[in-house]
Amino acid sequence: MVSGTEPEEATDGASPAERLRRSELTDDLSFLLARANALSLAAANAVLARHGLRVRSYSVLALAVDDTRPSQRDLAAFLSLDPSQVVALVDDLQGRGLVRRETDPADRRSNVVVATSEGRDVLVAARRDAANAERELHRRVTNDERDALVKLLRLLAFPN
Amino acid sequence: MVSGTEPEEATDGASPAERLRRSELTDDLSFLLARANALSLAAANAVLARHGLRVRSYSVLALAVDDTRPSQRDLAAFLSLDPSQVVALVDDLQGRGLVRRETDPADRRSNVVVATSEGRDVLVAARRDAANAERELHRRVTNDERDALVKLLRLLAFPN
DNA sequence: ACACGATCGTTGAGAATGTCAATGATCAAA
DNA sequence: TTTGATCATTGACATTCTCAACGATCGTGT
Repeated sequence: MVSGTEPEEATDGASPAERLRRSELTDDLSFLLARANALSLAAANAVLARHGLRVRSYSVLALAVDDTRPSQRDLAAFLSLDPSQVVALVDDLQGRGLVRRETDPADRRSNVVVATSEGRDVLVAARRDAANAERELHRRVTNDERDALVKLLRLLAFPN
Repeated sequence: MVSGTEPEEATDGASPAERLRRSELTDDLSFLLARANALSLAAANAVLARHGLRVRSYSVLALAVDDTRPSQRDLAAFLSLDPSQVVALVDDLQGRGLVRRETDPADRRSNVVVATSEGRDVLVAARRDAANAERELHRRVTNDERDALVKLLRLLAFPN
């Protein structure tokens, strides 16, 4: 019997993982998106943990840092979250002094989320680490490929 | 006061959503991946519901249809799921006669998941609908762009 | 033949997330 | 002013994630 546990290239002597990789699912854009996202998410969360952040809170903080002055509603829509989840995220960031709520003078129902200077500092450090980790994770991807990918993904992420 | 609720192109008369879209987050590969995936997942789940499937169960069924004969362990690893989640997924599919467990004669601990002929039929119908829905969702993406995207995403999804 | 540790599927518990309806405050328009 | 809509918030509930057990089975070494 052959039964090599690792390499074997006869009729179909591939590991189960390799055989699954040849499935038609692998041509499926949705599936690739899901799997790439899962890997990326796990890596990002691991890095951001050093700053007490997760991908969710990092995103909120990043949007609060720009002078965009988004309401919580805006954040929910943009991040595809339920408004109640944004409450928890902002509570957390505010509790750590990275962000504060300002009631919009133009509409006193809505809270504008703005970063504190501490929040800004945390964000730039986290952004640097996250960018490095991403480069490391995708080290087999050239810069040109990466740029093309970003451009194409924008089409999917923002289908006008 | 200007305060147009819709269009306004002066110094910065853009809607909050448009302003958020100019955030640096939009250059972030991880973020784009997450957002594109969220949209794709929602659309796919909506379509698959017609067949009593979700993206998860669809993936399991698709992998069971090939002659790959994956164990539940293989499925868990490939789909980035906990083995206990695979149990529930296979229970469901098996309960509806789309899939069955065969104990691997080479290792009687492990269950090989294989599709029934009903499962095969459901899958091809679901695959057709899902593919159409995806084309509709990404109608602004050309075929060339789509092919490039699939190729690039494979690099991220399978970083050898 | 036997004992050892590792692996597979399964179960269950507890945490984290997602989803949804209801509420008070505020707004915009009739 | 009244009516209906929108915002943030809360709480209930379902779904999902994560982990630690367990019995059955395997492979290895003795």
